[in-house]
Amino acid sequence: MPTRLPPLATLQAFEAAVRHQSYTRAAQELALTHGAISHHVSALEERLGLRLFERDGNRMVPTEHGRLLVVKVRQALGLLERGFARAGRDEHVSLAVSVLPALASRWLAPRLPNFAEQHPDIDLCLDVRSGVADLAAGDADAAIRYGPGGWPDVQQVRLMGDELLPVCAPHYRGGRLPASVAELGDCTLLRNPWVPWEPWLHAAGAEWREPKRGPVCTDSAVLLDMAATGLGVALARRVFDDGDLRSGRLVRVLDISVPDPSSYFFVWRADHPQIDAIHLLRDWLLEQVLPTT
Amino acid sequence: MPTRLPPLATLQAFEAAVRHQSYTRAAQELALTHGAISHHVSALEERLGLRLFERDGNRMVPTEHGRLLVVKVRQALGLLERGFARAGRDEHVSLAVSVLPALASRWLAPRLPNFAEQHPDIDLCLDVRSGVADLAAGDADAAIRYGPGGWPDVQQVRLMGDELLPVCAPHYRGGRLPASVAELGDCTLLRNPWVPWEPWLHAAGAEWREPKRGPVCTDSAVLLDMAATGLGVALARRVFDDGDLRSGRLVRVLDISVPDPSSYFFVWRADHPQIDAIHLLRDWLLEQVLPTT
DNA sequence: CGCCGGTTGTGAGCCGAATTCACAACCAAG
DNA sequence: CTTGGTTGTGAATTCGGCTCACAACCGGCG
Repeated sequence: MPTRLPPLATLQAFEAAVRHQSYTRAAQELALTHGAISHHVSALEERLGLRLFERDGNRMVPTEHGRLLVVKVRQALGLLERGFARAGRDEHVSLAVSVLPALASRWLAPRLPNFAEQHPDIDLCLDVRSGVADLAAGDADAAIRYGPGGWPDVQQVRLMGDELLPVCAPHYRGGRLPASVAELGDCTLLRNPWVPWEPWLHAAGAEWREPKRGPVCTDSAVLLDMAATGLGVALARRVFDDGDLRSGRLVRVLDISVPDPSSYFFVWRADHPQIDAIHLLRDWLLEQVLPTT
Repeated sequence: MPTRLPPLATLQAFEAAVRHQSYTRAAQELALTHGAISHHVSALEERLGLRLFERDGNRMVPTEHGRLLVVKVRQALGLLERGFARAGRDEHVSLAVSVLPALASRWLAPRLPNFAEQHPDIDLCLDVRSGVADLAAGDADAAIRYGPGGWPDVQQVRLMGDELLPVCAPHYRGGRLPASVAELGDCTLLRNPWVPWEPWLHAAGAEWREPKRGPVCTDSAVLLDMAATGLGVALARRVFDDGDLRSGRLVRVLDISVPDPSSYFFVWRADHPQIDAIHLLRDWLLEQVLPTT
């Protein structure tokens, strides 16, 4: 399996040849003879089983295959050149990212090692807060926000939507878990003011409304902890309760779920001085989220 | 100039060594001896003047520099491997992009050759229309929209904001161009229903309001053509009149400009089957726009 | 047409670099 | 301390890239 890749010199020769549309000029640039370029290109063509150039008079014009290939080659060479030019200088970048507590602990934290590995030159500083960080004021360099989207003055992409479903501790009420929506009315509904029960109750066909009293917590993770102690039934998002469901700390109640009308968004400002790092973070987040869509 | 890059075999050896944290295992993977790996790594270290590995017992653990470097190397190698694996198969992708007429002709069209060169595997199909394409209905794969942002159910990034400033033909009114806001009141104001004069008039301190009569055109490019014929004064966006101003076909009137409250946005759907190509298009658009911010 | 300055294709041979080999040094664990 | 593992290193070998020289080809021009 070793080196099924052509040598670098070959790639550089190919790239220069495409750029100049001429072997001799490419050879001049690389301080070689035209013969070297010719050998390189024919070696490449033989290896791929494809013609990469066609003669047009005394110009060498790349074929379709050649044009497709040279893009990747150029990107790779550029990456290497930049990588080696910068090697030695440590150009660490620090990004302050505002994140909601629940998402930070249950979703982001376990994935951070992966980020650190893929982007060792970016130090993330998680600014965990319940409120909304004002990016314009410099509260943070970027943020993950929860809501309907459409914030003014910032760039934004939706990271993930979710489903809402009720969960509680398996030993809640001595194990006599509610089996119907009506029974659920006798339970303590744990509430998060940002995640109302209304849409779910409506979808489940409940004839009663969300109670105005009882335990309230503004943080979803803590709300789940409360549910796990047997305090009541919480309306949970999949992202957060996945681990708890698997470990048996929590169980689903009834099998009705509704799409969460709110989503998580990554937001940033286009004029940020370290926009490159922010884009890398954005793309990484989108990758993490890809399976979920 | 030539090959200031280390040979590919060296990079592969380095990468494998980082991955295995062991020269001998890296050597096994590449079907080489440990000596080869050792030589490769020390050649790299000497070339860079940096230590890339440190011994930890009988493990070789990469230094900070090593970890930073290996990221670029991995990306580059990955790019090449994928590039060469796919070479030959033509995996062309076609994207239908809905664009407003003015933007398509004055801004996007002249940049398309650049896109074609950078992404020869993506065929753009410009769906030029004045209305809003419904991405969910499959009207297009992505779109560039003009407005305040915050559309539901789509991903979006702001491409560019702009300034609004009045322009007219240099020979308008026989060359007696309006020199004050009051004088502008005697001129014919060409109107685009999507780009009201109000904010500009307000900023300029006009004591009169936008006329309800006179020429109207829903397309900014055509509106500028109308102004160029001497029909009246148009409220133009920089993106569009730049060329006209340089060529002298149009001149600025008064030197007051206001930020355009609307912007151009690139919008797409995260669940699109060709999301990779869409991301490439998005990133390319953002690059085009970078100087403008 | 036929020459000329330009290009690319090709095979032989040279030279340098990548790899191996063999041995020394070192480490961790028994 | 020995044993089985690792890495460092210099010399020998092998392999591949490059040049060189010549043939083939193209476009233009007299």
